[in-house]
Amino acid sequence: MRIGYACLAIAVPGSEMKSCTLKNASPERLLLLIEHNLNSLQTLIDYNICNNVRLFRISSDLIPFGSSLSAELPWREIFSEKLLAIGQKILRSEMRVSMHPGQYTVLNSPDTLVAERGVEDLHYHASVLESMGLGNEHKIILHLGGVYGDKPQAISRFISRYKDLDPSIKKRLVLENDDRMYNIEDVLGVSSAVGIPVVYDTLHNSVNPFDKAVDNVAWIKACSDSWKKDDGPQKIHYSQQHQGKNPGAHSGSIQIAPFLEFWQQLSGMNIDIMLEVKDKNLSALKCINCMNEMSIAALETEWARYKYCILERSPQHYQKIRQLLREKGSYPALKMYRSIEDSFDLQFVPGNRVNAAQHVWGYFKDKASEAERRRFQTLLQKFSSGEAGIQLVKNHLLRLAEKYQEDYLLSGYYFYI
DNA sequence: TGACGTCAAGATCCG
DNA sequence: CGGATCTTGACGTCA
Repeated sequence: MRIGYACLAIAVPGSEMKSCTLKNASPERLLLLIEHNLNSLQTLIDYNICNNVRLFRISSDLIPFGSSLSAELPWREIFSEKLLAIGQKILRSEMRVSMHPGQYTVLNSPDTLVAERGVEDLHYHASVLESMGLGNEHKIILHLGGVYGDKPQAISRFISRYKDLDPSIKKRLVLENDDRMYNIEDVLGVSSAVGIPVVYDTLHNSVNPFDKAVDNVAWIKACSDSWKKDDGPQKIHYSQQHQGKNPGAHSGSIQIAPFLEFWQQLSGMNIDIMLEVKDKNLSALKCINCMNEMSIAALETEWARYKYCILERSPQHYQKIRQLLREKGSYPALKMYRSIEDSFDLQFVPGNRVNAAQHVWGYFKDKASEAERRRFQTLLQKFSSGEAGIQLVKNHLLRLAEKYQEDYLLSGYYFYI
């Protein structure tokens, strides 16, 4: 049972993906971007290993214009060492990775040019995983595509295009139910016709169900046979509805209580769960730390990252969590994360935000220049009087943290949420 | 033709 | 001029 997150991480310095627009894309520029992004990916993989994350989706933006412009570039050869080194880290840590072309990669389009571009895109994704030396269990997740007014025909077009795919793509391809056109029953039908594993997406199913009376666990069991031995363990996508947004919109964070309830229903099954959520690694670590009894040190590390976020929301919750962590023999993961969630539901009190900003300023007050001190005071004053948002203050503090290399602050969440 | 979703680049505005 | 904020880009389908 592995838990993972998609594509990018919050508060992991040096892990950002870069890109450019089509009109600025020269071969030289693309190669520089690719090199940068591979270094970022390595940073992310290292972060995952250190934080017990063993499931991860690699961003399709790794190679900008990977299926078009960059397909002409010899990036696999130029960066072969780096690619293999990343692959080795993944394999040695027993991490499982995947890739997920977006909703715009459509294999079953009536427009053959669109479908051909889709195939090119799948080639690109497969070649990333191949270049790292990763086996078939490192999957590429795809949606069925459009309907075009005739679902059976659209499905049969998918099937015939699938059959023509290169084996290097086929061996990795996995189908997912989507939130609009193809429900889980549709996808299972295609799966049994051509033998593709199925990723069941819980939120997509709740938005676009085949049968509301069939619950998540039943669908997960229904999908399990589509995973053959060399596909690796069955995978699913789990996310929660963003309250107040469109049905299907991912929540900002995974609420731990409903997640644990869901997870407990899966006991005895070996399932990898990809979380789709805005706060990415934060929710993944939350779930991982609550599912397994780690050392209390793991919670202290988490607390160190959250503390100024909590302080600016609620000094009461801040104190309460500090108390929790004083019990050295205990493992109060659930209580800690519940408290964190509770504090995030509160309305901000400006005085608390000022207080937290001053705590963070404490890291710089002895080394900052006079100009930096004045700027901090001015920005804080402007925030207090309502002339400026808190992000101006935070950004100034972030610049200082970068300048004076306060890694402790940089790997905390305060600047980013 | 806009909405959908996603993220950062690029453009523009501001002091 | 640097930094903050707004707009665009890149993809395809559907209403």
